[in-house]
Amino acid sequence: MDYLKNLNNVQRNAVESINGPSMVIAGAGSGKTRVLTYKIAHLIKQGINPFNILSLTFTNKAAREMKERITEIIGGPQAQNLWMGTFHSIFAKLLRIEADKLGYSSSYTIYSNDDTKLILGYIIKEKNLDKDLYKPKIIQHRISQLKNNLICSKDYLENENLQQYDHLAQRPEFGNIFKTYENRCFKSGAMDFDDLLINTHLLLNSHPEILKKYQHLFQYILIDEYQDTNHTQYAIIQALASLRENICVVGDDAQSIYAFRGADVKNILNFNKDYSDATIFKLEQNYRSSKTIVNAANSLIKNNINQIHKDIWTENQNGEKIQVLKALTDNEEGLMIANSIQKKITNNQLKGNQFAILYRMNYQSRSIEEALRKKGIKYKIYGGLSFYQRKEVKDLLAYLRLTINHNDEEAFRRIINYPTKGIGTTSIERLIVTGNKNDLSIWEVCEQINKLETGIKSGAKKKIEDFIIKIKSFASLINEMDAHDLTFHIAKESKIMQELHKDGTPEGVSRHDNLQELLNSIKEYSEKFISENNKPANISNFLEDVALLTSLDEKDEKTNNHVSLMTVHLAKGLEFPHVYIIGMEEHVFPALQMSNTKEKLEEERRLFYVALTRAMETATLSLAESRYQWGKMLMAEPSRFINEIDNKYLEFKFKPKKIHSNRFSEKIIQIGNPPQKKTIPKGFKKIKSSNNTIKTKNTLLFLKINDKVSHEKFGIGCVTFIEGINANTKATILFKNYGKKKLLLKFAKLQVLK
DNA sequence: CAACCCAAGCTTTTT
DNA sequence: GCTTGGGTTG
Repeated sequence: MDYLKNLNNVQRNAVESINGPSMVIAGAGSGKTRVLTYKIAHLIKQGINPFNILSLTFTNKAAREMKERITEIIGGPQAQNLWMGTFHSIFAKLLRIEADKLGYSSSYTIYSNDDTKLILGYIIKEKNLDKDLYKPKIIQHRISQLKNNLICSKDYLENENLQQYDHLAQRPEFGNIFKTYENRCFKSGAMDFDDLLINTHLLLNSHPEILKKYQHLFQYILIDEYQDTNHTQYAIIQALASLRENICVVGDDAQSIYAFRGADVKNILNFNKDYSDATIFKLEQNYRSSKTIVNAANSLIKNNINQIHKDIWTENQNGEKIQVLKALTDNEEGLMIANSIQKKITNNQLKGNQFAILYRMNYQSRSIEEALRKKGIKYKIYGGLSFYQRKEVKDLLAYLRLTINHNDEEAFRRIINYPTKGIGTTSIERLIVTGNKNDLSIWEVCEQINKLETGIKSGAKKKIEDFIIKIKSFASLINEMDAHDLTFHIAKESKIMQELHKDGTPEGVSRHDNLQELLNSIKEYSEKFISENNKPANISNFLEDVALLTSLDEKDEKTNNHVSLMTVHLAKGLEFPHVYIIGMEEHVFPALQMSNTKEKLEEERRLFYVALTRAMETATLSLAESRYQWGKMLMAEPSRFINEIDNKYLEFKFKPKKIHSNRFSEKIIQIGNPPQKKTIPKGFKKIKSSNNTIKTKNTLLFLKINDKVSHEKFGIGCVTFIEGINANTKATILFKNYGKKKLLLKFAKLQVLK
């Protein structure tokens, strides 16, 4: 029981509360992960079989680290047997076991977002729909939104209220696309990310004996980051936990930042209603951050109305004030940050890995990268385009996928004519049409190509048959060769390697290298697999794991001395001694699309709260006065969030002039406290990028709702709505004598009346 | 099927 | 602004 001494009272009580429902509301840095790890270790110590514990984490990396930590605490290898991982990976595993109950093969493919978008694109094209109205991205989001609420196409087509939304959006064919997409995924033996959840739910709800089986298997259920679960996840958990109610959820409503992908904070807010005898523990002592950071974050989050009350406090030192830096442009913001980091590294003998630079949007990394490269500071970008999203990698993986699952449409279409085999678009189209007509997958059409009326010429037919034979020959080797050797074989036989080798351009060489790296990582995977499972890994094993990898799971550099660059979303759950949050501007953070409703703005504020509370010793905020966007230089206003932090925790440092050289750029002149008045979110002004002169300076772009204005023709009116950005800002104005008018501010000659 | 041209999207966050 | 992908042409 010695290990329990490492916990404070509340933590210890939470850990020892084993039976019945419990909820741990854990403030940032309060030892949430510690409670979870110790609780699981404690369960195992109490004699619970790890096979009977289901522990759902937010990332696979978190699961891996937690397992290691548990192994340390209990001093044995039992943690290996825990059901621990993300919702998606655990239920993907469960679905592989039970696939046949849903009419799937256990080697079903998992479609990534990119795969889904491609398939939707195909469907939209086949149906001859307007591609501007039916954008795959929008359709995908809508489908995902519905699926997250357990609504399938059948439910959708029976519910007029749901359809009305899409009719209003000028997309009456949406339901049709939804249904076709569902059907195509099924025919392809594929599930997308949402399917992994809804199919699990379907499995449990339509097969009482299976539900029972897993209710008995998962005797103890623990869920991390409960505030970020969606309705489907909630429903799955409720089904699984209903027998024993040994459920422990951990989370922080103040850190709920995934509503955009269906997370429902009500899950955590209503937990004590769902389980009326739940014990609730509140972890309020922060062990991570300085007093300044804890208090600043508290003062910020106070601006949100909907939340569980918490008093987060710390015994840590006061620490330095939060610095606010300002640069003229985004590029100079990068230089400023790089300088600041270099200064701290040399002055305080720090290492690069004690720093993180966090931003709202991926594209912001660009200017920072350039600056860090110039300064020779090592860095690593997490997220963005991952290795497995690269075209050449996807191409080779598509060969593996088709080898495992012949029906995989996305894989088939990706490689049927790559490298070119003389199978043209007409032939491919005919295959698809025939498939749709006979409700067959493309592969099935190919297999029966001589029996079906496809209209494909005999020359092309022969080539298609050759392709089918080749893939079948790969498939016959699945259990003969291990993952690495077979992939190597396929890379060679498919002529992909040859194709890239032929292409002497730098891009071609880099693609070739990437495939080499893919082969290396499969080699590594195979070696690890054989040591853990005492049998060789086949490509099927590899593919199962690869689909659910995230950017955080990719292996770290060996030097391990780099500054980390990532989005705030990715930084959740992490901590760094020194944190820089960049782009603290209206329309960036909070993001433009998140500024128009109270709910969205509150989520954005929670996101900033997450960013701030990653910092242990120092936090630095930075902003630029103007920023390059869509090839144009746009003026920016400071983020409202800066002003929401109690001023006494901030130290404003502004740069007076443009930096001319790196040598002098470290000089930062303090100009005292900032203006006290609260800044109101304002629009960007458009300025010319070449010489910084203002091109269209129209103060009326600052118009806000309820402003009284005067128009030379329409007279006096009141602003009721504002839309569009920059030069396209439009305002709806209710005029006393002329009624409602929508005006483009660029042209309307308006005067603001005070 | 390669070469070329033009439009459009990019820039919200991710399992 | 720059890249990408779709479409057309020879």
